[in-house]
Amino acid sequence: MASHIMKKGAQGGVAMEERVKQIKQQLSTHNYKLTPQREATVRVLLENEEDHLSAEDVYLLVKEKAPEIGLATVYRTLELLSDLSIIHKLNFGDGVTRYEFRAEGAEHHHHHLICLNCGAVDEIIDDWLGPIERRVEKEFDFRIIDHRLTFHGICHRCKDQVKDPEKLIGSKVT
Amino acid sequence: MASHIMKKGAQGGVAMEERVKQIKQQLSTHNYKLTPQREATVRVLLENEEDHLSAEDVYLLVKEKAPEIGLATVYRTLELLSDLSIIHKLNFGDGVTRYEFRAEGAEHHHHHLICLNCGAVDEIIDDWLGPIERRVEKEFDFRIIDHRLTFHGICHRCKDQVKDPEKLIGSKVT
DNA sequence: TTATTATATGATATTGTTTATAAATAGGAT
DNA sequence: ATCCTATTTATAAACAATATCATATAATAA
Repeated sequence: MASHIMKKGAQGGVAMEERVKQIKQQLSTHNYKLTPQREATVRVLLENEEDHLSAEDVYLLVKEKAPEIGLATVYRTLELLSDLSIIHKLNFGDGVTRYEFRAEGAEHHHHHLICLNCGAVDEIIDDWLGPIERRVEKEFDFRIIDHRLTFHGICHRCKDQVKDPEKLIGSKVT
Repeated sequence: MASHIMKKGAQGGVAMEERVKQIKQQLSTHNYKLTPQREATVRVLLENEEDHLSAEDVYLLVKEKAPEIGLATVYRTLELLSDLSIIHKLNFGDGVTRYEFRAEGAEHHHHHLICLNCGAVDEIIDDWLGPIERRVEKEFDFRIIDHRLTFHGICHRCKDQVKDPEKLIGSKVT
């Protein structure tokens, strides 16, 4: 498998503290405070960076370390982090909004591989759309700010157990 | 503007009847009937092919020609047409599922240009992802069945009135 | 310190979209 | 005509997400 599909994985210790501090700084810049609830939420997001958590997912995980937190606060915090472009909202068509950290330096979003069999979401960290974006900007006079590219198919883990892949496309929202 | 951004537009008369008949045939093949309600729904979809209607949109339009229809029936019909791959479900992150006809011969979905200023959805009829797909299949051992590619930015109609495009990305779901 | 103000939170109600249910209806087949 | 299945309608329910509002917390001023 190509190396750039590898996930960063949950980093404990120093790296984590560093990133929490950085986010605290970003909030501070916009006159927001890193309250205990917000910090707990941020830490859950950092600890599960390789997943694409829904608000409900985050809520349940935060409750483990801060049982008194309310669902509305989690929603509010996610919205705030999203407003500040610290995280991204994603929609994979399964009815819930999912969240992921925004890549530090990356101008654009990376790409996703969604398995129609097991539902796994893998990532292509690189941005392969450069040439296509230039073509879009020129041919359609469209100023691109961001993009989303998602491939739907069968992942390497499922390929042996799926006989007729075409059948899977069905009525999925995409 | 490139020619392939042009829409087919609502075709009245012969072409419309032909397509209704074709859909009737597709339903029939799977032992479904083209009931009056289903036909009214199909005709609304055909008449507004250039738009990306939500279920509610379709419901209101169908009601104009068949006031007795129920919302649930519209949902069921859209789901049925989607199951049979006659139409596609789309999600542009605005909270509602939208529907569009599936291109006749096209193996894959076309691409969308979404304006962050006015919300317009334009289309790139061509599929420009061939080379990238082959790379994905090879590098990630991922069998691609379909894809979605959406560009978010400023359309040619809005470019003069938007000064700071980056500000628009904010917390949009994508 | 205490009072004052602004900000953030938690519990809950509400909204909006979509799906599920149950009774009524329509069309064919026998 | 009767039966049978598919379909529809109206309504309730499920679900995610947002709004409301009283309370709590933190920052500021006196």
